[in-house]
Amino acid sequence: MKHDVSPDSIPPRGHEAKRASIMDAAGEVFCRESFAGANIDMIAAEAGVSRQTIYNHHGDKEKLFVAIVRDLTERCNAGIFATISTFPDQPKDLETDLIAFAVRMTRNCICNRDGKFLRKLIQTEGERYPELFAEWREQGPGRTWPAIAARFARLAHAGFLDIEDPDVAARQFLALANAELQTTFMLGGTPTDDEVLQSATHGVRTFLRAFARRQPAADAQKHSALAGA
Amino acid sequence: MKHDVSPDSIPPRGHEAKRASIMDAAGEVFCRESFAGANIDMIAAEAGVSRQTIYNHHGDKEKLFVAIVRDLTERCNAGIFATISTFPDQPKDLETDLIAFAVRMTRNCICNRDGKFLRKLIQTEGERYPELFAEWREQGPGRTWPAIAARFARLAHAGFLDIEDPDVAARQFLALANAELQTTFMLGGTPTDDEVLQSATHGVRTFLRAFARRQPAADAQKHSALAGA
DNA sequence: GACGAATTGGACAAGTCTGTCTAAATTTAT
DNA sequence: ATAAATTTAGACAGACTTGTCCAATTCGTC
Repeated sequence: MKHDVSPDSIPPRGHEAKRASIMDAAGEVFCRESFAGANIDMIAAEAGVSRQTIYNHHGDKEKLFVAIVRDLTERCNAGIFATISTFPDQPKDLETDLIAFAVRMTRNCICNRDGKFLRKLIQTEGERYPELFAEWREQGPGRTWPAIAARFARLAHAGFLDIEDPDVAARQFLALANAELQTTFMLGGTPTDDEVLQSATHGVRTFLRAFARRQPAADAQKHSALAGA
Repeated sequence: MKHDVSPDSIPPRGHEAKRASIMDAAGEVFCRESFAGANIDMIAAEAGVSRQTIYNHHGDKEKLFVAIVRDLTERCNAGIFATISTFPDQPKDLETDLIAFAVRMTRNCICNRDGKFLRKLIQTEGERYPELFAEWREQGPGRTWPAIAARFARLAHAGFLDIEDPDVAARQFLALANAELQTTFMLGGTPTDDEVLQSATHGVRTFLRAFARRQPAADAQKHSALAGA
């Protein structure tokens, strides 16, 4: 710890590896056992680390828990924004492209490890840490929903959809895409690829029955040509 | 405990009162603290009962927990079926009646005490008691979804809706009705009446944009006239 | 190879919790 | 009013956790 490229106080490499391994294991265990049910020895064992190391890194159980939630929120946000960036702004086939997007959203942001863990921790401990989860609400949904809504607004503006309120439409889009997966999510399960595709397909079809341009061909072509230019 | 109208072994009245009071308190505490975080003294205090009485009634903490989940499942089912029975089979105004139904469903089955508690317990402890929650899945969603789907099927058959798959439509209906309440539910909160109405209104409008009869007037009138006869 | 920082394992006190046991008090039905 | 059943408060052992302390060891770097 003499001089380092980074600002200061960034300990050696192995240190970071331990830290990551602790975060991984702690997420897993907190999620599986809930905060009260988790114990530090379990986490230490699962991380392949001694109990003392956890205390060295994080101070106490509660601070560790808070660190996990912040970390998961950040990582999930990154995943969500990455997925949003694949939104079909200039769809070749609107239904196909929206289904594919819905599947990506579900698989990469909701079913994946981080998404599943964060969701569970929020549901389980949300009421016990109001400030922490208020922070999550701002950083997470508070930033991602507007981003998704903006994409739908653009798609509507480009003439592909007939939407009044993009915020409502965005929420309804994802609600529809996951409509058939609710029970599975509730129990902490992970739906199969097939179930995800099914739900997304049905959801997007209904979404388009509601919001596709009534007289699509002419107008949509014109607008999409303009957008492409 | 000599002879009683009921089969046998049904202890005195006060006994049942204690039992109910224990169930109430235990639901509250398990839900608030999670299984591991709850402790029997807390439940005893909240129930206004001595710790020993709880052990007399339920044997141990785990048996008590199982009893709570079974009880909540039953009560929720009752509420859901009661609400389903108010489904608008012969709607005067389809949109208005479906919105009112969606609001009833959300308020009486999802936001109420039992619904909130059961949902939280399933989310929190579902993975730890696979058999118990498999049972819930059969008794709960396994019976209520078909019942709701059947109502939509009738409504479609009567000419009010244009639905291919009533099961999918039923799930989408409720997903849409609650689309804007997801974040609140996640954090264990209870939405205001206004939020419920908003979400239901938007949801039902989208639902009807997707599934209302394209050429409504003529056919729907004919069918509804037949249904009314 | 030598130095300093980080990690380890194990012991430890203090606290909590479950589930049992008791004797006394209270309730309920006859 | 009396007898049986139930509830109560409190004490209790056994188990488990958290968070601290420390000496020995390992790791990463120069």
